[in-house]
Amino acid sequence: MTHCHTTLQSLRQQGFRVTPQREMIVETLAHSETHLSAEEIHQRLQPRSKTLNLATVYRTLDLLVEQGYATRLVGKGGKFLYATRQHSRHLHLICRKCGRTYPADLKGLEPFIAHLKQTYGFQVEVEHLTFYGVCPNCLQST
Amino acid sequence: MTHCHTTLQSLRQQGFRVTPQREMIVETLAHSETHLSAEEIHQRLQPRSKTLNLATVYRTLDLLVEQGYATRLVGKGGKFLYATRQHSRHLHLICRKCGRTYPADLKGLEPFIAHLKQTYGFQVEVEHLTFYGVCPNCLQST
DNA sequence: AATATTATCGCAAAGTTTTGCAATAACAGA
DNA sequence: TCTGTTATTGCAAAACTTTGCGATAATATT
Ligand SMILES: [Mn+2]
Ligand SMILES: [Mn+2]
Ligand SMILES: [Zn+2]
Ligand SMILES: [Zn+2]
Repeated sequence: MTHCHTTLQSLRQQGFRVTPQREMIVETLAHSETHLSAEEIHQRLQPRSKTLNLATVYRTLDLLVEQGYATRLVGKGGKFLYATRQHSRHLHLICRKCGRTYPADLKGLEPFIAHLKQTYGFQVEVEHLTFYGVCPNCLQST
Repeated sequence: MTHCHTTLQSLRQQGFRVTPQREMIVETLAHSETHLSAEEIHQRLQPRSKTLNLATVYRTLDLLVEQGYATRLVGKGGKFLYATRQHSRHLHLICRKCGRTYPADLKGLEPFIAHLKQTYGFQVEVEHLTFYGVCPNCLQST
């Protein structure tokens, strides 16, 4: 059973309706290797559905993020990008200077996450964490 | 010497021009206890300058974030909020369900940040980190 | 103080994301 | 399978953010 099917089933169990639009959007995001913008998802689905509206894409992505099935990150230029949780656990290191995203390992962070849960009762989403900073290239070229 | 003065001086040293608009905006952000949107900053400055343009506020905030003097975060509803680094070091825990922001202590995270620097050469901005997840209230009421 | 250079500004337009509303379709129950 | 309820959709408008361009003003130089 693929990831998109489990997501759709879970949504249905939570009382949300599974529409063709949601199916297409979830599938597209789940099968993508990279982060996608709402516009990109909409374009990729154009051949399959001429009537799918961009607002529906945004609303579905909001739902997925809200329910924890996807993550929203801020790409270069302030545009939002989305990714599924399917995407194996990793850390994003995003450079403030050049905007590039570097994947990194979460190893070593777990104790701190556990501490936050104990101290504040807050359950951190660890699947797609993002840290901002300056990358090796840009550190050098300053 | 207040924080806004040092920021303006540093900007000048970096070759950026210090304009009345930039002075006002930096001052407003530095003196604010809370995170502000571009629109809020613009409104607060309306009495002082009738002609200050919202686009200038956005461009100045972009500059401040790019140069590391401010942080941009995504508020509820997808609107951007800004804060200075003045704002003492802390972690933001933002709840996916209710959108509330909880401040938390960074204590215990330093070793991991150091590890990222060693392993990837990436210098994480630790002044205003944000983790997403689910807050105690919302965990309970599920 | 006057001048030259060019970064920054205001404005208007474009691009991106959210929202209100009436029509539609998903799904629970008969 | 048919019916009723209401969550979801498409569309259009609003809200938010970025960008191009000519005019202006900040800084360096004389
Ligand atoms: Mn990723
Ligand atoms: Mn803060
Ligand atoms: Zn970089
Ligand atoms: Zn919450």
